[in-house]
Amino acid sequence: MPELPEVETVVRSLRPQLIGRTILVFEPIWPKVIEAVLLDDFTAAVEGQKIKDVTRRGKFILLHLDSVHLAVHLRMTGTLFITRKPVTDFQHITAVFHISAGEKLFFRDTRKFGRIYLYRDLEVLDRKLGIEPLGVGFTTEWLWENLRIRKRQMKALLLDQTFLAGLGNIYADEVLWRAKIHPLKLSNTVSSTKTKALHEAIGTILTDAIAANGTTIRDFTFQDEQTGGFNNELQVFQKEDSACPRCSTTIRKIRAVGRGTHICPRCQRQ
DNA sequence: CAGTAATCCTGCCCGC
DNA sequence: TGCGGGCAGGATTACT
Ligand SMILES: [Zn+2]
Repeated sequence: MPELPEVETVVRSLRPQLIGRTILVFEPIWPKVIEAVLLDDFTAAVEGQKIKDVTRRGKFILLHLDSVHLAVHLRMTGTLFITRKPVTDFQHITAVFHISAGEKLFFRDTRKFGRIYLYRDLEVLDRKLGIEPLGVGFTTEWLWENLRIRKRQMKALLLDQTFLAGLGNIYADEVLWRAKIHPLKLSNTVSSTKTKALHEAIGTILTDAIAANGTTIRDFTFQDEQTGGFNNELQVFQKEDSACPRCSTTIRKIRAVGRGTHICPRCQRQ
């Protein structure tokens, strides 16, 4: 499940390989990969355009072209990669960008939830997304004020991309455990001490995960099948039935906010 | 406003 | 062994 650290890892890997290249041909293997734009319009808008930069916003990979922007969302099982090796199994390839210098950029996605969006004005996407957790505006004060004025279950709020852009199921569980907050705790009842701890947890865990090239739970790879190194540093995610690293209580897997959720029942009280 | 559930899609796990 | 049913999961949408 690519979240902010995994997407950042992909962007850092692709940026030097893509900047300055031109998209020659767009090949939609599975046309529904294009969202909210007619395929012909998409193809016409993209072909012949030069890639000026590759950046990240939330969990989106942004390809900045001459006159439009592409936003790629990997969802659960998507991977975006360049390879010179011949690809023979196209069962899970949803799109191919043929770029200059004979290279090909592949979008592979077993679950087919991933999408490519076209934006003429990036502001439209930017407005929909919440604050960047590693941006300068994300402070303890900002978090305190914004938890206080809402009455939301904490895990739901952390997963809400219009509130905070970038966390998914793995890192939401990890930061809540680190800050000792129960996932169903209402945001307006979180103490200032725990708000401070949560802010610290988000910054530290995301930064460490990026440094480790992310977490590979299932399909996540970058740069020719390399996997993330943060798996070894997970404390609670998929650790049900093992001991809490902090207090040795057995980690439990519960259902919260409609998703599998891992908690220490002792460290994280409601 | 907040929460729940259906939707999309397919590999995988479980039970018989 | 093989088959079928059901589940998981990010984001959006429709309800309550
Ligand atoms: Zn504990």
